[in-house]
Amino acid sequence: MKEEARFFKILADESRLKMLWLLFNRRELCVCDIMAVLEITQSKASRHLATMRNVGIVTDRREGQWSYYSLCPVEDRLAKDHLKLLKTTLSRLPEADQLIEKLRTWLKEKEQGASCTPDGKHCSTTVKAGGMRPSFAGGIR
Amino acid sequence: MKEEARFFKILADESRLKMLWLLFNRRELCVCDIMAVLEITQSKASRHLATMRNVGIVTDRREGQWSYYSLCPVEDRLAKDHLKLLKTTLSRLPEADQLIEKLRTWLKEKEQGASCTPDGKHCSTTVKAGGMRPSFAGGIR
DNA sequence: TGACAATATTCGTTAAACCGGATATACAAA
DNA sequence: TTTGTATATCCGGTTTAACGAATATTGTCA
Repeated sequence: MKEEARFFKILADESRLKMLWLLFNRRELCVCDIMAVLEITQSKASRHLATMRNVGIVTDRREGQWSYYSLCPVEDRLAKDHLKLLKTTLSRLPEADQLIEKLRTWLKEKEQGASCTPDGKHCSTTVKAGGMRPSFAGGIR
Repeated sequence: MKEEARFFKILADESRLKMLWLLFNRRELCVCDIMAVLEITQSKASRHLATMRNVGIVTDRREGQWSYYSLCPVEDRLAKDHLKLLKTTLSRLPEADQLIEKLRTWLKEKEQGASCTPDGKHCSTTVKAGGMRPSFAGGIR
């Protein structure tokens, strides 16, 4: 049952759960998106994603300077069943809606030229004069 | 999702998974049983059980010198659904059968007077002359 | 080519998990 | 009361996980 314990270890981290939740809701996201929505550092985002990739839960696809991550077409029974259940479990949380809302807002901003900063906060670079973004404060909870 | 991460942390340990599996199959077990079947130290068994008790997955019942542990009549949705799925997941492992077999053997021995030793190995104390127990070697895997 | 943006990885530190051995406690029976 | 058994808890020690900051890598664009 070592294998199984190792799988649950992946789920035993709040940031990783949030990432999975985002990926349950969008087919693909780049590291940059995840940093922005979860308000975490770049190294943290990248590291957690790598962890999940190494275990076969997500894959990445390189396109230019971006790495797009998405859920793996799941192989084994354990992961498949538990991830499916996880999805519905998470969907019941109020927090879940807020995250998705935040994701939506971010993606819209990004389309309008926002970009990431190394510390996970974000700011419009190209559209400096274009316009103040909608207020985007407030922690996760 | 902090709460949820904390729950999965409980499942992220091989020993605890094995304990849960045993408890899925017997309504009650005492610490002593778990030590013997999993071949772990007393403090390890007791500690892990306490961990699970503190999180509300198992309860204990004191009877004389024994502490009997059993699964909690589960409260919240997360735990309920995932534990149910976990049960069927584990049941598919070859390892699972072996553990149950081992449990059966141990309980039989115990009935005949075997008792625990501090290091998780066991030996007949009262029935010193009574008889060699059926060979009981071989690791988990 | 050089400057910059997105991402990965390394490094050193901090925190958490896990462990065995040694007590401590509680109970039972002699 | 003494002895022994079952369990809980404490006490270091070791291992593993997580983190931010810094650096390396890779690709883009001027």
